[in-house]
Amino acid sequence: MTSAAPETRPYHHGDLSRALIDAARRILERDGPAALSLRAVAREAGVSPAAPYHHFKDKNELLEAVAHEGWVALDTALLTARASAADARDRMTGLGVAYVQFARDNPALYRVMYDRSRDKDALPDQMKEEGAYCQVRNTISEQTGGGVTDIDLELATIAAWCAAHGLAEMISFKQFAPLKELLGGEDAFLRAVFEHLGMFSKYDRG
Amino acid sequence: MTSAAPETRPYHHGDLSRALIDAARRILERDGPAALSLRAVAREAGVSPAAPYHHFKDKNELLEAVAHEGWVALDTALLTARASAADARDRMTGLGVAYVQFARDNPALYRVMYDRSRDKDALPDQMKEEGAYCQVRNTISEQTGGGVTDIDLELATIAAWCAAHGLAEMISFKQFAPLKELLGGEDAFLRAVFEHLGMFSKYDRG
DNA sequence: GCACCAATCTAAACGGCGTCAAGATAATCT
DNA sequence: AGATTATCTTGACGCCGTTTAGATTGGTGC
Repeated sequence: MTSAAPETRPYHHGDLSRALIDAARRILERDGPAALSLRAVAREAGVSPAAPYHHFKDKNELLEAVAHEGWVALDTALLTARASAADARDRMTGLGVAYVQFARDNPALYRVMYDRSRDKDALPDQMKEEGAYCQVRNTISEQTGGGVTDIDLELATIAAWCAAHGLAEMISFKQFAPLKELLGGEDAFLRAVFEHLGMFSKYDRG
Repeated sequence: MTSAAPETRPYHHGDLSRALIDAARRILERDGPAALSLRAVAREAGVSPAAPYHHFKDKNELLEAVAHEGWVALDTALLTARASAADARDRMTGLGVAYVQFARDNPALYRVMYDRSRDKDALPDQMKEEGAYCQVRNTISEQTGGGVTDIDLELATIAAWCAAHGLAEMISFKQFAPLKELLGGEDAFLRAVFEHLGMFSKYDRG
């Protein structure tokens, strides 16, 4: 035996960790988060169900690697949005729109990213140097010209993050479809929602 | 056989649907969402693994029933918050705080509630009469004295909902612990974040 | 009071899952 | 070269959701 074409993959894969992460992302996009089992990933990569355990401690660790790549991709998306903001008048909203668009374009990946965060009760990746969280804080700092206390800066960053995440999770809800159409598309809807975010401070203490 | 104590539960349960939902909520609170398997629910209720299928089409339908009760509980929590708001100056923020507190006090239940919504891409329950969504909209309407267009009212409601949901999902993240302490507790932290929600419209077009 | 029917529950099985232990294979080091 | 180590497979375990077939019961019509 062991005949057939010489095309039989070698016993050792070469870079299975990489291949597994890619396979996972492929399954996520193609079949959604529910189909993302460790066995399915191994199948997709063409190895046995136990093979991944030589590269990841368990399923969770593989998902964390996938989530990490997701956060990196979000970082670059936000960097691009900041760079391409025409004038300074639209930096924050542009950033928020870019964030939600990323979630809308990568729904399964975004879900994995946040599921991992919830399980750990933390946002490790995006606190880094050029992490998404720091990018939001830096943008606010730029927009205010530094004229804001550290505490207010942190609170505004958190507020922005919460609003963007909340919108990211609901942007695809069917109930909003008519309103989106009324406003002339999803992007216009996004900007409109961001503009109304002040309602707590605006409508209270009246 | 068939002896022992007469305490043996009758073959027919009486109200198993109710018992299953209660068992599910008990497991959620005690062991978290990851432990919520249909078999575990049946075990907790003292019946065989197949018994639930005479009352729910599948696991999803049981979870939906649990989620529904969660939304009802949230509705009453928000109703209470609105009723007990001392002065009119704090209605919206009070509502937001109550929302996030509910999520913080029932984290596993809140997760089930939103997981079901995400799978259906819709928020069915809370759109009803006294549903949470309508309560937010009505409160905004009250606070503005009706001096706002229908579209703006809807957009403000969505914005409020997104912000509250985003904050609800992150309120327990460890990164915020120092800031919470600095501000004198979680409630103060919550109010402070809500006050900063206007950053998109405030810091842009400057 | 009783036969029947429908509702309800159990027992047993299926395939799929995450994970682990043992053994096969191949690359690397000496 | 031989030995060591990393990598992959096979096969198994217990748990999961779900289905099928059969047991048990409550209710209805006579």
